[in-house]
Amino acid sequence: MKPLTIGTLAKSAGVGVETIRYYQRRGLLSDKGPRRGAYRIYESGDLARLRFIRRAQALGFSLDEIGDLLSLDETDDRAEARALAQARLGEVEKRLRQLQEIRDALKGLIACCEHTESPAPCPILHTLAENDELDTHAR
Amino acid sequence: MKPLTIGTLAKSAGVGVETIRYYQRRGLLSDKGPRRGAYRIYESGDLARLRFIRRAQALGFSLDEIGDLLSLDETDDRAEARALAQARLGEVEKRLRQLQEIRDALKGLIACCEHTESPAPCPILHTLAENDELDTHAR
DNA sequence: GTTGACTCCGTATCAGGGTACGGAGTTTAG
DNA sequence: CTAAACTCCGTACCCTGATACGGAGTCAAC
Repeated sequence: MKPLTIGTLAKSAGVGVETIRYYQRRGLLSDKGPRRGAYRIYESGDLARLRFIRRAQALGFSLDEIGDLLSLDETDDRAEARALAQARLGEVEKRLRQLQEIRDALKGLIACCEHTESPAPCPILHTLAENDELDTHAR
Repeated sequence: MKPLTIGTLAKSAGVGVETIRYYQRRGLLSDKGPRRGAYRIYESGDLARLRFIRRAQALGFSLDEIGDLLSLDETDDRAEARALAQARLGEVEKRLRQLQEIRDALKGLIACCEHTESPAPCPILHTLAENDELDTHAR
C-alpha cells in the first residue's frame, strides 16, 4: 500500500501542500516523524489533526487558539477548553452586535435614499459627510 | 491663527500622522495643496474627508470602496452610492448569518460540556476531533 | 534508465490597514 | 539664538493565514 506522503495527506484533508508545511512551521503539526528515504511519511493522526484544525477554524478560532485547543485535546482539559470556547463565544457575540448595528445603519441609509428626491443630497453620502456624532466605533 | 498642519489635523480627526500620509499614498486624500514653507497646510475639507472615511469604515467599507464613495460624493451619484451600500449590506448580512451559526455551535458545545461527566471525553474537544461532517464552511 | 511527478527546504509574496524608524530640514517658543 | 517639537520623505516592518517560486533531490512507471 501507498505511504501517506504530504501530497496525499493534503488532498485527503482538502488543503494545499504548502498549508501543511505552514502548519508544521507554526507548530500545529509535527514536522518530525518517520521517513521513507528523504520523504516524510504521515499517519492517520495527522489527518485527524488537520480536520480538527479545519473544524476549529470554521468556528472562528485563530491558529494560535487552535494550537491551545490541540494541546488541551492531548490532556483532555475540559475546564480550559470550555474557557476558550466561552472566550470565543464572547467575541463572536460582540462582533454580532457590531454587525447588527452596521446592518441597521446601512438599511436605514438605503431606505432613506429611496424616499428622497434628487435635488436633496444623497442621504448615504450626506450622512457619511456629516459633521455630527454618528461614530459607531471603528472596527 | 494657526495653520492646520498634519499633526493638528491628525489630532482633530483622531488618527495618526502616518495614517494621513498613508491615505495620501492611497489617493483617498490629496497630497498636493498649499504649503507654508516646506510644510503642507490642510483645510477643513481634509478634516471632513477624514471623518467621511472613518464613518464609512465604521460601516465596514474597505478603503478601496471608500475611495469609490468619495468620488461618488463629488458627483453626488445616488444610484451608484445606493448600489455600493446594497452590496455592503449583502456582505454584512451574509457574515451575520455565518456568525450566528458559529455562535449557536459554540453555545451548543459549551452547554453540552457542562452537562457531561468527567470520564466521557470533553464534548468540545471531542467534536472538533470527530470524523463526521460538521463542516460549516471555513471563513 | 530516463522521464515525469512528487518532495524538500528556504525564501518571497499576497491582501488590508496601517505603524515605525531614521535622518534631515523647518518652525516656533522662550 | 538655541533647543524642542514638528514635518518631510522614503523605506521597512507588523499581523494573519496562507500561497508561490525555484532549484535540487527522489521516487515510480514504463
